[in-house]
Amino acid sequence: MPSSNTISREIANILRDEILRQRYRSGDRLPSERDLAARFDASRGAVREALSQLEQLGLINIQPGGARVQSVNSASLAVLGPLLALDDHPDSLLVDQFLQTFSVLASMTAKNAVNAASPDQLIQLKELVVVIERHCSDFNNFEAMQPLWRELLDAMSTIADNLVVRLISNDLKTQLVDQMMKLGVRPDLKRGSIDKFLATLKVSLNKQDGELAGKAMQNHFEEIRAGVGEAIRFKAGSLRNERYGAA
Amino acid sequence: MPSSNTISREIANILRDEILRQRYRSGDRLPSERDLAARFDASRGAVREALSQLEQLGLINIQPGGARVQSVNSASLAVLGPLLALDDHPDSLLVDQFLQTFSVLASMTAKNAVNAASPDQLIQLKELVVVIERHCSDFNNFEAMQPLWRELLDAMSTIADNLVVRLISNDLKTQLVDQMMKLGVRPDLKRGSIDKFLATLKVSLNKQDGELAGKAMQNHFEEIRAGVGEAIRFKAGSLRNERYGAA
DNA sequence: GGACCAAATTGGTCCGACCAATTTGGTCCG
DNA sequence: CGGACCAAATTGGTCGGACCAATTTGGTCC
Repeated sequence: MPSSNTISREIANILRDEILRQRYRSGDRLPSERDLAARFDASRGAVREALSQLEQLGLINIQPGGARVQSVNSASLAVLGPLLALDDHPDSLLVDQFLQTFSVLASMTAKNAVNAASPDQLIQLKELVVVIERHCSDFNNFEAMQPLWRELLDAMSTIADNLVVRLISNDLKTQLVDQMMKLGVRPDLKRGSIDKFLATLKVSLNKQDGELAGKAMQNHFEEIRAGVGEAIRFKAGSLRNERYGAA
Repeated sequence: MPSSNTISREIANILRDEILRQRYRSGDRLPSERDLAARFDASRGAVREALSQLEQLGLINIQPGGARVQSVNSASLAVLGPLLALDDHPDSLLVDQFLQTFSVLASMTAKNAVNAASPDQLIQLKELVVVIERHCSDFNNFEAMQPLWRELLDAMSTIADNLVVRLISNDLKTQLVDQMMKLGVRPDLKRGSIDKFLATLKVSLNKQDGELAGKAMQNHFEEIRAGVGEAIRFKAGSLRNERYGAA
């Protein structure tokens, strides 16, 4: 979404990743703007724009005398995407934490959405669930299903209309799910579990029982979480084998 | 925390608030960098740094041909603080959404913290609770209590050690709580309710029952939420009276 | 009314310069 | 040897002017 390939963005991205990779550690002083400009063969202005962005991310603290690297723990949520995208072996702990967090937020959203939905919106949600059910039984293609799931979550998010959650999602959603799919990490969910989730969701929609919808969502994410954990451990294992095998 | 009073930051802050106040609406084209430079009597470089920050916030989209304002709904979480700090009459809906969101995250944190705590950490948490209990019975001074509550939450957050939640908190915590206190919005909590919460918390710590701690935290925030809603409505009422009275 | 083209506008980048604050390094004194 | 102190070098903050490529704009022509 940040779109254009400006030099300042490139510099910012490179430095961001280097900081996240701990090439510069917390408390370290970044090279001077003039040195960075020389390193990237760019003007000081471009470097300053890049640093300006990194400061907005909470990754560095610019002060007369030098820019200092800050702890990742004190950065903005927007670094999470880049942080997970660093390597081709996703940090399983971080992914787990993300899923757990996303789980409670999605659960809350589902609950509020179902409770607050108008009759029309309830119908809309039901139709979405039906579509997903059909495509799900046709073929278990995770990639193809993804847009539908996202559509359902988006619809719920729109109905629940919680700006805070929406902003959080902005900094998470796209980057992470896409990233995980790119890495080929996908949970191996039992068909029965998905069906059960969808069924419960339909019941909650029919009874307009937000509490039930929230519970169902939470359970569903709990299973995704377990599945993803499994998938990552497996992938890590095969990666290790590849590397050791090549060496 | 962004510290220094640079011109570019000032410009960024002014433009940010103007965008959040809808002086520039979503889709609108921002004045050109040269015009903005003239308006703020600054150099183009300073303006560019400011715009660079606003783009990082997700508030604008810079492209050759002009910078366009984006919907607040698609911005970064970091705009929430400034958004709530805009006026002296906090948006009750937004505050409510924030508290609800914070509630589920705090609940999750409490649950995980209690479950994952080492014996030493359990003792530490218990001591914190005891301290709070004492100060709470001495005098019901909300402002004075605030640091203690925050210490407790911080301790739990550290123990739970969920980076995602931590990053979210970075973009929320300080700004919002401080802001609400500055505006004199404080919930009118029943003494009994707080005592009950602390008691339940102690039980959960003794039994190392994370589930219980999470429940207690959720209940507590539910009451805060109700209390804050009340306080804001009251404040809005008196504000309205002041204004109408003066006119 | 729509297609088309040229001029004006706009963002992206660079260079060189100056100031104020910090950092640095050396000196001097106890 | 160690600490206080001072001057020079470094660093960030800001400015002005300049050039390019891409977009936008406005008028012309069919």
